Amino acid sequence: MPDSPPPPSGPYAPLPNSASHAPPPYVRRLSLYLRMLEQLTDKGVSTISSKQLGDHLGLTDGQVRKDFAHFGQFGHPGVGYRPPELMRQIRHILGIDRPWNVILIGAGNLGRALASHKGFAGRNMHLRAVLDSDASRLDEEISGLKIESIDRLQDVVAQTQAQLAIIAVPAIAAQGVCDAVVRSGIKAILNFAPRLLTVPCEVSVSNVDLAQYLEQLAFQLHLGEK
Amino acid sequence: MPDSPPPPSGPYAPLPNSASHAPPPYVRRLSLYLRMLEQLTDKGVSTISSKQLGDHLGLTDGQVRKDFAHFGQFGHPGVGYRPPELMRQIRHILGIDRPWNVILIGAGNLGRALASHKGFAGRNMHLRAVLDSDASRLDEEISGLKIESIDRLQDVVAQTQAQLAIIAVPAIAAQGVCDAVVRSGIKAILNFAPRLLTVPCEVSVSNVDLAQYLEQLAFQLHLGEK
DNA sequence: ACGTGTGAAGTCGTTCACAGCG
DNA sequence: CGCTGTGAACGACTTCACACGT
Repeated sequence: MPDSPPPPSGPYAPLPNSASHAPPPYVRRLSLYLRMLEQLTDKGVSTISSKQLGDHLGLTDGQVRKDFAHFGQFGHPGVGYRPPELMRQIRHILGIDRPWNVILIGAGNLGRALASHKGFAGRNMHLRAVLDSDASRLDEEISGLKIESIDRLQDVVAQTQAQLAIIAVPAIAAQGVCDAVVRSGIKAILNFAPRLLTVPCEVSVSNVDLAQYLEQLAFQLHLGEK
Repeated sequence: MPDSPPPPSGPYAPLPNSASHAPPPYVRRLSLYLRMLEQLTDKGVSTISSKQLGDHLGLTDGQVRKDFAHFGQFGHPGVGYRPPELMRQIRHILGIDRPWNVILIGAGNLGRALASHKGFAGRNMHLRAVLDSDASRLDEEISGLKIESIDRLQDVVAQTQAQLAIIAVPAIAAQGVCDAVVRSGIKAILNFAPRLLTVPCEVSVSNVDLAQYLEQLAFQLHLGEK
């Protein structure tokens, strides 16, 4: 099932100034709260206290309140927080109350898995194109999108108005692809290649390194053993 | 190409006591240093200063030295650090100088992509089994491993001596699978399902939520705009 | 001279405890 | 009375600056 029609980019509602200098941990936890609120809403919860929310996530009630209070007043004294309202606020702060256009580079195993991932749309993330360097894969279809040549990157970015790129190519190719993506004007990259990318400081990169997660877990086990 | 023969579990070299109460940020950065050192080694670098290493990773030289110093004395005054030596030390601290056995649950698109991911072996992470609940997928082969029924979880964990589990099942099934994994005695879980898992406190969980990464990047863009 | 290891100072984030509102 | 919002106290991580080793 293809995405909804491509959204125009343009002016959107502004953010409370507080968001500009929000501590990174606060912003990271907003995503966490949002996910948990979605799950609680599925269960039919209509009101939730900072204590309850915190218990589910391993945080103290005070911390939950501090996090929200930094961005505004979203709660109701004596009552708690109302999930629909709170979720709307969080989505607004994170900037996902408006659509974002995403392109995917790399149509290997991982790329295909990412392309077919449900759940991007629910966060207003819309996959607009899939690119690959392997000529034998061109014109194949992945979740409704024809695979395009990596050489067409500039055109594709212009046509799709993409703001985010996902890199899912082999490690050896990652930096080259990254450089091309940066040249295309994209300012945010999600990198799945097991390689640390070098980018100009105005570009945001998030590295998802699978081995790294296992490593960190191994360390935990390692400690717990003695 | 299948993994090397299953390693025995048993006693391994101990960790400096300092590692037990290491600040979590220090431990996370060890993985980062390791990845960067691998890349630098590929380029033939034989010695590196805290300044150079920090510049590559966006950290100050002081911080790099503090991080390493917490775990021991790995540097050479007037010279810098020697990558092979330093990497050996980091691998030891993280506990990846010994093999770990991993099982994968979920043989969908993402599961297959993860199973075929090169680069686990280089971190001493060895995939020993793939399980799925879909009967139609049983006995299929994924990177040399026959898919087993999820019902055989307990047996598989016992036979493979698995210490880590990767969950790559649909969101709706994730908590159920997680509970079964916990019952099997596994103490570390890497979760790719877009769902926050509830586990007993002695179990470590790491959630890799794809939408969450895009969200955080969207926030960065959102800010940079105005 | 160059670069590490390290206490001391500073900054940032978390916890606490309570005032105030529903 | 329950629960939020918030300043003040606390603790944790980072930065700084310098002594020491090569």
